[in-house]
Amino acid sequence: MNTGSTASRSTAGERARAATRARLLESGKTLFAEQGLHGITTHDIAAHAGVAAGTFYNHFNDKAALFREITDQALAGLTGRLDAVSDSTRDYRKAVRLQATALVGFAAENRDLIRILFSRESDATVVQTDVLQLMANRASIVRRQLVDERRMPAEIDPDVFAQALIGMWARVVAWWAEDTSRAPREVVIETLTQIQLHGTHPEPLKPR
Amino acid sequence: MNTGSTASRSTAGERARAATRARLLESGKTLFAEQGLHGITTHDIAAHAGVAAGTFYNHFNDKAALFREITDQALAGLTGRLDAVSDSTRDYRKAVRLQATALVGFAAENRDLIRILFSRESDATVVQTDVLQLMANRASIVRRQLVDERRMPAEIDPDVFAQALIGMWARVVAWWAEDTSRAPREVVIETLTQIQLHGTHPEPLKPR
Amino acid sequence: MNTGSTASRSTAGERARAATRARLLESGKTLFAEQGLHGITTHDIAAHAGVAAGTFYNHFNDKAALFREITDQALAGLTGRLDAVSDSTRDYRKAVRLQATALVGFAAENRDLIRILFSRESDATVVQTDVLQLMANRASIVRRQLVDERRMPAEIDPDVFAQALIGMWARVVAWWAEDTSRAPREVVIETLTQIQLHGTHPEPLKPR
Amino acid sequence: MNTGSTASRSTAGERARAATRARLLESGKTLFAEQGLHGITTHDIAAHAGVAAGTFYNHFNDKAALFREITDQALAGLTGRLDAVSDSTRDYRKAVRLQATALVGFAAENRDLIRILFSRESDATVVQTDVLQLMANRASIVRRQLVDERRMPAEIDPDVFAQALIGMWARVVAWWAEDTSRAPREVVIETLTQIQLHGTHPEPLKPR
DNA sequence: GATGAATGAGTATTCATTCAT
DNA sequence: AATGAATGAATACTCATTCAT
Repeated sequence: MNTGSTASRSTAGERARAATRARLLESGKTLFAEQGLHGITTHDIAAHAGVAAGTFYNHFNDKAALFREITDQALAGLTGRLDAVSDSTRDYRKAVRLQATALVGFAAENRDLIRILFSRESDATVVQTDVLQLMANRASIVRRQLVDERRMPAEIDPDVFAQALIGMWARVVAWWAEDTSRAPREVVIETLTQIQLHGTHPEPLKPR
Repeated sequence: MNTGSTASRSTAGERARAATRARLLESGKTLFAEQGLHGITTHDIAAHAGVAAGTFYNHFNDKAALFREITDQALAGLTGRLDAVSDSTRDYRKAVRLQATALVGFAAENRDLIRILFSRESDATVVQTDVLQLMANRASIVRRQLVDERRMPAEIDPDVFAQALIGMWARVVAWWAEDTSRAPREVVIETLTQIQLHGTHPEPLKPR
Repeated sequence: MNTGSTASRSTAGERARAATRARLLESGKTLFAEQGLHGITTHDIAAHAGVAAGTFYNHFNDKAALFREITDQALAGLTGRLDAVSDSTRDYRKAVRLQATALVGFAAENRDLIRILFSRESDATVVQTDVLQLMANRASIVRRQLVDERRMPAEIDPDVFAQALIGMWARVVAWWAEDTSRAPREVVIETLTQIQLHGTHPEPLKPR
Repeated sequence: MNTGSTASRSTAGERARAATRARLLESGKTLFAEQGLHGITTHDIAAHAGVAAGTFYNHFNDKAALFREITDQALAGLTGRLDAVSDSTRDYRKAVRLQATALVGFAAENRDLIRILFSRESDATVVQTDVLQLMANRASIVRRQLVDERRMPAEIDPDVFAQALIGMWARVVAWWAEDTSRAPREVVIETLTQIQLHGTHPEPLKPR
């Protein structure tokens, strides 16, 4: 019983297993982005990953589990990006631009994930956390800050505003991720920033 | 075989046929709104309409044809509403409010259609005319007008702006149609109007 | 709309449906008797019945449902036979012979059902009523009568006796149904009767 | 590579191998008793034995081989017990009681084996030696003896009697082994003995 | 035109078994 | 000898669609 060789053998197996799992995840991302959850079979994913059909189930309980893992990863990546910039400045105008930059950056690097997250099939029965609802909650924080600072006119309802904001983000980013040649990245960032800034007042509103 | 009675029988038959077709359409709207395209079978629709399974195919070529017909009708209804108000005034501020009113009104009266149009399953492979793209084209007209009138800052890209606008509309309206008690109708209208107006300048920008 | 022709059309469809269902049941009996629940696929049954694989599910929810229906029918037939003779006489010796006759008669006419009921696969998770337990309950009635009449020696425990009785019946009948040339029918009846009678006393035991 | 140490290593290896094999057998007994042949996978058995899935096939050709080995062992143990008492006395009444005692004793000590042998799944296609047939052969010996000694009435057919006897034994013992609190062990023994004895005459029948 | 029984291709999932390490 | 990842044939079940009545 050579400990060294035993360990390396074990590690080799683990590495192979992890690699197969990673290939399945990657194939899932690619194919789900193209065809959606219902348009793709587990056989498709296995074939795309270069493994037998049964191998899929050595790594995931079922098709929904793979889909959920992908969306969870996507969500974690996205929120991580946004969190990373949220505390970096107290200047509201800068903060808005940084958020837009982070969002667009994530979209550029994870076009498949964006298409999966913000497109049709993010079925509530499969995806545990509703992506847009989560982003709405994040938008609420922005919204409350604006209300506190009296930068948002009274006629704008906070809940409706949150939905509007995420609808805008999701649509723009999904549209751009489908074909990034539709607009230069900087233009997308700048436009998102400007729209949001113009929707608010540069100076606090005077009390009526 | 009296010719007169044959003619009247034929007319009665046509009426009955049209009624069956209408019931199938109505059932499709209701069920697709609840469960989406993939969650509903042709048997479900036929049963809900009170006809036999085979009858479905006397009226529609396949499931996608019914879905497409529903979305086409929805789209026609929606664009009809928007067209009806688009020429009624030259005051930009009033025009924006009228558009929002028309959109929200349509959503209130056609909650099922809104859920079908703006939710998950409006799969591009099934719905030939992409609803959102059509709305984007409409938004482009607004956008061009704004650009012409120099009411939109240069940093806002027209294409991106169009996507942002329809993303906002679709999300807000779908969110509200799911549960109209989430906000009073007037608040939704007012908020949509305000956001759009604040994204633009009340007076033309001065030339640089 | 001719009521007569409509009715006859409907009846023809119902007849066809009933015939298909009956063929599936019959095929199920034959094949389950040969191979057991696990040894037979729904495709096997459909093919044996001369219908497509999917047709199976137009008539039964799943494989277990067909199996259960068969066993329920078998049980109903068997208990019906036994009930029919149970009240016909108050003479215990005659009653025992009549029961044996009924049991063997049922076995002769329903060899497949006997093999299904008393053989391997009558899985408790599939068959709702445990056949042998049900027969044990029936045997309890006999047993109580015997105890009351003091025809059974004290050393024979009533519960154990009931199990022994049904074990005997089930085994003998299943063995004989597999190949009825193993013994003449009358010999089986007579032997079952004699064993049971000899296990009891012709006259009530004297009080100790 | 010291010859001595090589030899001792080899012996140690053999011991380890035997231990693994024994654990697999033990796990098979436990799990088959609980869930039957079809309800248990080779992975289940390997996991229960604390070895990898592939290890199973280092010791058994396939799942059926393990099952067969278990049933063969069970059968050997049971027949060994019965053989051990069969020659110990020439007193028929004592012999019957000793057989019952041996059978019930085996059941008490090997509840898993009894459940495997006498329950549903002892599929004839898997278990080569049919347990019940073997017991029937043993019963035949008893039967012939009784016939020779004229203690069995002519109406009782020897073959049917043999089936009845083993049906009784198997059912009673399986029923009791499932839950030994259902009756005291002595009561089971006594009842089996009494039933068998009452099926025969204490004194030889008079020639007709 | 309506009916509804039948169809059969499609799909997710299981599991006994193999084999490179 | 043990490992455990991979295999792929097998199988239950679904559902859009057809067609004889």
